[in-house]
Amino acid sequence: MKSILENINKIFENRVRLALMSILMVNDEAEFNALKQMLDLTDGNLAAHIATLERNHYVSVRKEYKGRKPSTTYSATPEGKRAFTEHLNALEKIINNIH
Amino acid sequence: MKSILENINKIFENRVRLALMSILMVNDEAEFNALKQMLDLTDGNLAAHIATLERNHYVSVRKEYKGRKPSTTYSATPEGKRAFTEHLNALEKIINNIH
DNA sequence: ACAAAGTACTTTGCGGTACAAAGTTAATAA
DNA sequence: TTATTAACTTTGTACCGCAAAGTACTTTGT
Repeated sequence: MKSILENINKIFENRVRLALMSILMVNDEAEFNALKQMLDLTDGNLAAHIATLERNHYVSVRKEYKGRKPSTTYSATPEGKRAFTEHLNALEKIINNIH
Repeated sequence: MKSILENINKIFENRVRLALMSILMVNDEAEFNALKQMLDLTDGNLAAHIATLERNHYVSVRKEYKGRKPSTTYSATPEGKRAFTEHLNALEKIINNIH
């Protein structure tokens, strides 16, 4: 009966990464500074959480110049989308179990 | 726009405590050993997580003798149920935002 | 030419968390 | 009396989250 925890993804237990992924599910891409402002994070903190998502291949990065300014854009990978969906399904089960 | 994280309860970010609360929402009470087996935890680990929930007044404890054996039974407090429901609502919002 | 500011990090350091394993207390059973 | 069970508490280790400071590179302002 530890099925309650099955499919709950450790990576997404953290609220910041949960938020990042949910933003990147709805928006195809998002820039570093936009995410930073949306979630009110220090840049170091944001960079660290993104790095965790990258390490797990849940997020991909694109670096470019927008005008004359460097810009880093993040996207959820197909693998990231799959993993996150599975996580949400696990949460949904818990919710349905109770409501 | 950090509303994504609003109402996400830090206490329930942890998978074990999430599971404990979801069990105690569905079952009025649960015994120490039952929870331990359900979630496949060491007793120290279970005790620690329950202690966290107790400290926050989300769970109450009842100690008694069942036959001749001591038995500790846990329940979600009204406050705990309220807090957990709010947390699930926050998760539900995230899910609905995406589906 | 030089200083200041912006972008996107990385590093540092601290306090907190998660966990297993071992130790503890108190009662019951053999 | 020794062992067992229940429910913890303590200990020790490893990891995590975060702010703040430092870094590298570029652009903008004077």
